[in-house]
Amino acid sequence: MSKEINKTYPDTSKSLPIAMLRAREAMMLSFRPVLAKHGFTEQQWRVLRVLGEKGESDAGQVAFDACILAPSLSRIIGKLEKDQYISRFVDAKDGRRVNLSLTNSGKEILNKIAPDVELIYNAIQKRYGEEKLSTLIDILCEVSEWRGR
Amino acid sequence: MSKEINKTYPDTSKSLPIAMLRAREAMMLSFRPVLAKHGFTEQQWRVLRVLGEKGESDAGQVAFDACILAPSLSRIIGKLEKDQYISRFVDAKDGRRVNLSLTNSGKEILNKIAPDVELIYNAIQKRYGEEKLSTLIDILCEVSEWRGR
DNA sequence: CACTAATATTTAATATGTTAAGTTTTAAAA
DNA sequence: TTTTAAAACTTAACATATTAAATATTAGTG
Repeated sequence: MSKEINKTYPDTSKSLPIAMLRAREAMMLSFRPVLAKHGFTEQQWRVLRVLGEKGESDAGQVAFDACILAPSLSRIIGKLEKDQYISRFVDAKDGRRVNLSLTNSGKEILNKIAPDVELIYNAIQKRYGEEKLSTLIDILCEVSEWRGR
Repeated sequence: MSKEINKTYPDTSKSLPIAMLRAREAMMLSFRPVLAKHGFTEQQWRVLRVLGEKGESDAGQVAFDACILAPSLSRIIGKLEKDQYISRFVDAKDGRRVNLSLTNSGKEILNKIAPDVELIYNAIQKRYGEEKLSTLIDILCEVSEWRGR
């Protein structure tokens, strides 16, 4: 068997997963320092934002909304709770579920950081145009429906 | 100061970084099991593919091409070298640089796994159409140029 | 009701992500 | 040439990602 590389396989530059990773990383290079300045990671920030939008929500839903796997979320909410940004309490009707919500402290920090994040997002939107970014999000949402084969 | 959430901030569902994360994750859910069956992580796989395309390449370039930060790459190539899939040697002209290349073993496993990965990618392409995915990659590449503000 | 399967979350183990600091080697400046 | 910066990796420390296994609770069955 030949040990040479088969050049008919697509270049990594054409790989969708890598293209998404690159594009995302380019943006996060702008966002992360802003979050870091307030002592949050991007994942912690996603949890705060999701809870800010949904109000009270169970862990499974937050994991889905913030695109974080359950095991990671367990640790993240452990820290956010310790730092008093969120409250965690077992659901009254289903003892398996854990409900989460922002504390006042969590709401405050959310409202404090959000404008800074908005500034960056607006700059991105200005640079590439709403239409193009809207097209991008639409296609991304479609592809997100992909469920194996 | 009000502690209520300001609902004028955009929904997480409209967040580009999250949309990219979701779409990417949807695809990786198909790809990862194939790689895992051969004992590789997605990052290790990206390194193998990049080296397969470029042949010999220095660590910095591989890090860029595979979209992996230098510290992570150091560990990854440490393992890939231990497992004899790649060779690592200091550049003769610049003692700071580390050159990497696939071993025969690395080339073999690359050619063995690539077809399985291709099958999945073809299924995705068939599902969404080349044109749409091509549009997606184009916009992603544009956005990848974003460099702060 | 006892038993089994399914859910929701957490723990554990290993790998990678992220930032900062440390090494070694080159390049540039004084 | 000696000194300083810069460059390319590596290490270290902490946070997250991924998969599997463990826990606890609820739903379904016989």
